[in-house]
Amino acid sequence: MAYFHPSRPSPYMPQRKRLTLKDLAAEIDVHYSTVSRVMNPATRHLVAEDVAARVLAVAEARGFSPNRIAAGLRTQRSGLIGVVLPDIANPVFPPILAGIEVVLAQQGYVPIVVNAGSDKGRQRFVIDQLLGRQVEGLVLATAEREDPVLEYCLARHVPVVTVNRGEGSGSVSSVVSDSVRAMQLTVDHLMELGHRRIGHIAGPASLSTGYLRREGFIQAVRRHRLRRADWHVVEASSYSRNAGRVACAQLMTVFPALTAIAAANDLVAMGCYDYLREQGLRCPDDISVIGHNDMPFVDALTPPLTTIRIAVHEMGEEAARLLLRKISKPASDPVTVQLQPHLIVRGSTAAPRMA
Amino acid sequence: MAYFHPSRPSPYMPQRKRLTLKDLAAEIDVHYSTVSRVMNPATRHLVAEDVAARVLAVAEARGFSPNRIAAGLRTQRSGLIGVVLPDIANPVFPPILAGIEVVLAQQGYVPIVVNAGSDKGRQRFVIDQLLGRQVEGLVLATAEREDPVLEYCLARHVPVVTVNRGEGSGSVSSVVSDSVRAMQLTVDHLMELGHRRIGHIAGPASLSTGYLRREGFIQAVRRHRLRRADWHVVEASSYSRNAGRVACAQLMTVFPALTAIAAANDLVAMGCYDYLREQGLRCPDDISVIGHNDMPFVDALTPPLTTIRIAVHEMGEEAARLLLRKISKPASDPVTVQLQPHLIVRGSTAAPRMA
DNA sequence: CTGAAAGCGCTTACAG
DNA sequence: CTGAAAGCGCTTACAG
Repeated sequence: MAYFHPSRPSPYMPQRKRLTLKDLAAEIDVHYSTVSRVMNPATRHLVAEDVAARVLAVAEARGFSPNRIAAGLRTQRSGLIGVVLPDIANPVFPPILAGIEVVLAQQGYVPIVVNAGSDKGRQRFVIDQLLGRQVEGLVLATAEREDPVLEYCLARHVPVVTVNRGEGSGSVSSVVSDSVRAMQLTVDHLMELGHRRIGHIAGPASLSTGYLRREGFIQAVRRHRLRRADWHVVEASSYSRNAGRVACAQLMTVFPALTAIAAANDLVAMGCYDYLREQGLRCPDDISVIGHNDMPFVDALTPPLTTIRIAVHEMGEEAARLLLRKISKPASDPVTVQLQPHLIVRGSTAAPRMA
Repeated sequence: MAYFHPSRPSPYMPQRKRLTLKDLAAEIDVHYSTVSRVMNPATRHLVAEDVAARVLAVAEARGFSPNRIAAGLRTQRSGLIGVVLPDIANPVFPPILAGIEVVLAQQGYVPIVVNAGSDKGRQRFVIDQLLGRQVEGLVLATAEREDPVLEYCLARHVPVVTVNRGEGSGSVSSVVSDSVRAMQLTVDHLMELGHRRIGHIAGPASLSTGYLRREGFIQAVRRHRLRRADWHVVEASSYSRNAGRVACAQLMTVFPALTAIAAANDLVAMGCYDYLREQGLRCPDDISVIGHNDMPFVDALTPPLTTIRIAVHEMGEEAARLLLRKISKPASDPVTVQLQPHLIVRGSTAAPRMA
């Protein structure tokens, strides 16, 4: 296993040497510990007002700000949080990230974001790097229902929270959107429009979202007393447009009588659009399609996609809050926060054609 | 001005105390400087092979990795790069970020990403935070043609590179897509289809992209010898869908005879779609529209958007490379790297209706 | 090849 | 209210 090491110190001066407490202290003719006390608002009151004012003035003039790394070494708090993403190009993540960042910034923390893909070995490697950089906690958007990486973090006693996706054991805090409720909304909407033969393209069952949306779908169709022959589930190999296209083809083959498709997410729904268009079928005239997530710009598709809006920004905020709480109270129990999803009705769902 | 300070040390143990060189050394019964030499591949050869092997084995078993923060303090290299984004929700940035991260990771660096909006004061604040955290350099995606923040960075001798957007002075390295060339491609394409009355919705002139795409447009229509009455430019107030809609309305009012619109980016082009639809006009039948950037999923719009693809991921990679070079050779001159854009013809452009 | 020592820039008990 | 000192966890000249 490879550890990272800083390369040997550079033979040049990378930039004008940054000012230190000592430099400033020399200039003002006080001890540098006094400067330190002034620079920190929490200890500023320990210093005489006029001295503090002088220090502040010089600091401002010289553009001095204390070295947080050195401070972190001393205080054992880096102020760094690691954020591990499976794929930052997936449009769900940027707003989650933005939410995380806002809350962290309020507490003087800053995120280190890494794109780790979905390989567990790589994720673990990346987490080791992050730990080597003394992150105080981790937000994982990569969680699976059974996740060795999560266990690894637990074993190392790193504060962790999972975002968007949950895990099975209940031993780590999670912030997720309520998938079961979302599928209830989805199926209710479709039934209300008059659909009685409904297909679901599920996400991977290894992910909580894939698993729970499927469970929610099944619960919902049962609650509506649909006969077993009148609903069907097919699993997409991944949350992608192409996997959605493939799964849609499969679903239509095994269940040609369906009039509506509930897709596990918007990317999958876009794959359905692709397949239907290829087949010369029209949405919603021939088949209704409903997505999940309300990704940016799905309202600009033709037809505009009916979908489930999840509270992405809040999800990030809440995850950051939970993590910060865990960091300050390590004994606190893991909690799962479920955010409420909303149905957004647009043009891709309509009453089924009369048979 | 507020500086951030770590809060007082927590009264609890945030997690099982992390191992240090000394802990490990005690366990193996060697001096901790020996462990240090072994942990760093570059100095490992200084240690006897059998000792090194023993150290490595124990390190592996105990999951030890050295504290990069402490090392950074000693070596004066944090291994941190600040990345300042105007808005991470804009789909151009995630792939740029991914490109940056890949190259940084190869050199053992890690990015700290901050969403700074477009307010210059806030950007400066955020940069101060980043400098306090000892970032070794900055990638700015927030540059304007005349940018006080850039001057601030220059004055502080921080290695900086600008990505996606350039600046006017030529005193900092930039990686951008060739906007002038892109507009040449755009106008060529439209002319080839037979359009002879073309409008351009420009981006804000304060941004290099807005300015240069407009310049490129004007050069291109002149090269094609379009008379002054046969082209027109309107400036959108921002790179957004709504600003595009508003600007489109304005353009169509002042230049109702146009048959094609070259939009400064895809968001603006989507705003054109919105406006045309409102007016009952059809694209491309009544009006052709061409975008810029080739954002994800614009191929799924109706009609699929003809646009200019820019090399986003490479832009990020190249920016990181340039910055790393500047860090290792501070005296190196600023360079501007222009990446070549490509025309992607889809369904939103067609021959104009015969008048 | 290995150890002992100095020092990176801070914070914070401890004196005075 | 201010200073002097110790120490956070490393790296690396310097001895031996």
